[in-house]
Amino acid sequence: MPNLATTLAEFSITDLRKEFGVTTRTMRHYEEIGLINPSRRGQTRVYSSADRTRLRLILRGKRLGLSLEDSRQIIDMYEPGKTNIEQLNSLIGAIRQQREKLNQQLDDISNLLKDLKKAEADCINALKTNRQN
Amino acid sequence: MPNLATTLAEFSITDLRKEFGVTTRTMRHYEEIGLINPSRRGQTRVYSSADRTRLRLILRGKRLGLSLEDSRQIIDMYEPGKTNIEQLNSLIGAIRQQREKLNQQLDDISNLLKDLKKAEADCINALKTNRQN
DNA sequence: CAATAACCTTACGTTGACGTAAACGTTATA
DNA sequence: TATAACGTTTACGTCAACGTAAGGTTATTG
Repeated sequence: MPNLATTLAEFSITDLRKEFGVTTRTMRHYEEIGLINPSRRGQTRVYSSADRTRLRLILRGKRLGLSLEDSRQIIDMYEPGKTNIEQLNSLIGAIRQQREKLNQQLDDISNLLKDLKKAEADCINALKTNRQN
Repeated sequence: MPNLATTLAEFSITDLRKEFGVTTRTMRHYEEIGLINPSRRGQTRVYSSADRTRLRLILRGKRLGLSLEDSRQIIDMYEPGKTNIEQLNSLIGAIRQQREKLNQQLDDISNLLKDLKKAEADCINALKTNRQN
């Protein structure tokens, strides 16, 4: 589990935009919907390494096809302070759901990879055949 | 590679909707954008097993976070008749791109699964601790 | 010191992937 | 025979996830 508050560092919006290949609009959007909460120096956003980690997790989620709300849920799992037993149980439920979905994805991916490998082989074969004409 | 024309069978829109848990609107939408092309008996759509397979592939793509356009690309890879060398080469390129993306996903998933396992363990631990109070 | 760059807010626009409603035609069954 | 149950088209609505101006402030640099 990545710790959301590890090193002490500061990043500008441009730093992170360059590092992760997103637009500033995207980063402000994530803030608008409360996914990241950078502090401010005057009006200017100052991102901590915790913020950076959150962004990293959001983008990983996106690569997996998660919605931002899904990612919010998952990221919330990383935060402590869920002392309430009911909350803990519902959290475990959510975690298991996400894990099930991910296992389904693993299955899908391995199947799709198989298909693509075969497709590639077929292509290469067709090229060879073509060359013989 | 699944063959897109295997068994001879017919399905109504409701058959497939029930089997795959989608709405008829969704299926008509896939037809609107040319992802599936069922034949007609009068006005009524008649789906073949090839159509059914295409739907299955589309939905697998969706689970992986692919757009419908991505899925179209991949499904097109399954069709033969790409005799043109240029097409074959561009197809191989596309296949390799998709494979790279999928390998990235595999990596992401295994990391996320690790995180979630740890999160679950932490929760269970917290519950135990709580019980001792 | 002027200009360029980097930051900001507000707000309307866009795209993908359907949802939803209206209005209608066939077929099965009670 | 009427009333579901299934099928159809057309068309506007919606929601997420940003894109894209427009217009303004602050910081740096030639």
